[in-house]
Amino acid sequence: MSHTHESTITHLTETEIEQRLKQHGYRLTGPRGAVVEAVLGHTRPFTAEQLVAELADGPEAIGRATVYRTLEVLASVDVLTRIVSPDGHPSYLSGAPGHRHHLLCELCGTTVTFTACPMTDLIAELASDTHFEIRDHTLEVFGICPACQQAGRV
Amino acid sequence: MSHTHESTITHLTETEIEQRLKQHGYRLTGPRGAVVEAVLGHTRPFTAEQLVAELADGPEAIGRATVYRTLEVLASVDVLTRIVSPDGHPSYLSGAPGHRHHLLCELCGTTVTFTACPMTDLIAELASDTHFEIRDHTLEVFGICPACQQAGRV
DNA sequence: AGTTTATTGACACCTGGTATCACTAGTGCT
DNA sequence: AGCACTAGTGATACCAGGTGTCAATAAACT
Repeated sequence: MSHTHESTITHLTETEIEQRLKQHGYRLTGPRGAVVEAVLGHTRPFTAEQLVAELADGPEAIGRATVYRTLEVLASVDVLTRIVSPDGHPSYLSGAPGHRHHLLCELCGTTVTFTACPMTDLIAELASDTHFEIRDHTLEVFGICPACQQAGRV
Repeated sequence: MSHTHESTITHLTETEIEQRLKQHGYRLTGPRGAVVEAVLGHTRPFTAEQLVAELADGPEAIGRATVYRTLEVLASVDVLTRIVSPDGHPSYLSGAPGHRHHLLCELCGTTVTFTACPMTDLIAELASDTHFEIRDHTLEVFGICPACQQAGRV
């Protein structure tokens, strides 16, 4: 059996998310609902601009600023995780952050979330060697998923 | 004794760097020399825009595009490493990449390079669990260095 | 010296994201 | 239900960081 503890992303429903927003003192508005719905429509990582585009077409025509603000809110409420790829482009994943890392397919975006973090020992060691107070780390893994390998998209 | 194998960054001289550029088929131009010199002046991480600003003042007035292009060239020739912080802002470190990771002070930029990478086992495990072909990973550590802690800048 | 080709830099442009601010609409109160 | 209060909205302008274009320039090779 594996030690990676792959985790299925806990899939929240729209109402659960809206509950959570309320609990944190956020209002439940039309535009916000539309953003939540759009976010739930994605199982793969998406960028803020993608969402802006989708929602600009939609019936409600949500503004750019609102989309960005809502993404921030959703991330702060643990409905979304924001990750940054090595080339510096941020994208969002639905699912709570917490201590989690991701394995992403560079071609199709398929994402596997895992909770095993090999950093604990290293961090302790670095801290005792350097006397840094360690606060954060990045760790994301990139590769090609089996489907893309088979499809010869490599 | 530590297992982190902290490494001093191999400091190349200007001529060594220019040798290396030549070996890779790049020409040795005035502006390029100026960028190299400016890069060597930094022991801490710096951004492309910082360098642009520095060099705009200088006697030679190097253009923005040239600075960006040269940084790319220097990174491709292993004179610089480009790292991206969790907030998505890229910066450059002088020193070859290779398999290296960094511990950066969030306040003053002091950087410790280490070669111990705890990823090897995890990668093998992830690969066998998911059948991804793993190609890349990010791993950078952030914290507060002892000097900044003492200075109470925390 | 002359030719070739990489390199330069001014400039316009682009993308992703943020600040402003008058307006709108949830929410709680009565 | 009506009202007041404040969070939230979105148009717009703006910003930073970075890229594409292209005529002019300068290495390098003969």
